[in-house]
Amino acid sequence: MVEDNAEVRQAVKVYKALGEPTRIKIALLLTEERNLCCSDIMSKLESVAGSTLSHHLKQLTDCGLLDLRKDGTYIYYSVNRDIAQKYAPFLLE
Amino acid sequence: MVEDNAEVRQAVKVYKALGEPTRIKIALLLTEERNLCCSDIMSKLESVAGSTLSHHLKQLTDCGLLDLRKDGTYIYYSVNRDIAQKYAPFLLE
DNA sequence: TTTATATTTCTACAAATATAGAAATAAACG
DNA sequence: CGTTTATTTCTATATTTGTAGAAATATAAA
Repeated sequence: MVEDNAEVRQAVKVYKALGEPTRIKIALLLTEERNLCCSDIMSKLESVAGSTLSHHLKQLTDCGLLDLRKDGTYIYYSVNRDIAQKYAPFLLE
Repeated sequence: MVEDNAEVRQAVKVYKALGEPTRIKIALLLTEERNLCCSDIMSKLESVAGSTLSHHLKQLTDCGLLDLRKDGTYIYYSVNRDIAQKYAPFLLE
């Protein structure tokens, strides 16, 4: 039978996060270049409001795909390579 | 820059398909056991209407993750291992 | 302390999605 | 042919989701 364990639930969250054009772009951006902050990402994407980006980044961090590091007013995001490797190594190619 | 090419668009479709509990269960079922038909799958999932299952199977085949083989009235589904390997090898573990 | 910058939360809304019943299609069987 | 079985399409509906403006929070800088 198919199990419904924590691993599968995380997989669903990761795939739900990546199954949206803006969010997969953010993930790809952050595999190319680590430690980008919210406003860096906003300037690299075209026409995305800050509140929208915040919402996307929350989903990507909540599922474990992105790590964050706070430094003053800035929050720097990076791809968690273990999670990416496990669920979506496609990102790392 | 982040490209928006056919590969990334397929990735979004595959991840959108897998980012839903019923569909990831279908994909996991079909990695455990190949060549299940619609009604086999329906009997292995709890309380999913045929029309709903049909809709889910369409998404999973449209993104390339499932292959199908028609035999009379039956349609047998299997996981496309190349696509799974590329985008979500987690399924094959 | 005032001002500017970075990010989040609140609120609202339009669009997308998951769901299933009913009808339609298609193939096999009596 | 008429019936049964397998699957899809149509239609409708409730829920989720992506979006952004405005307000709030937080830190830094002048």
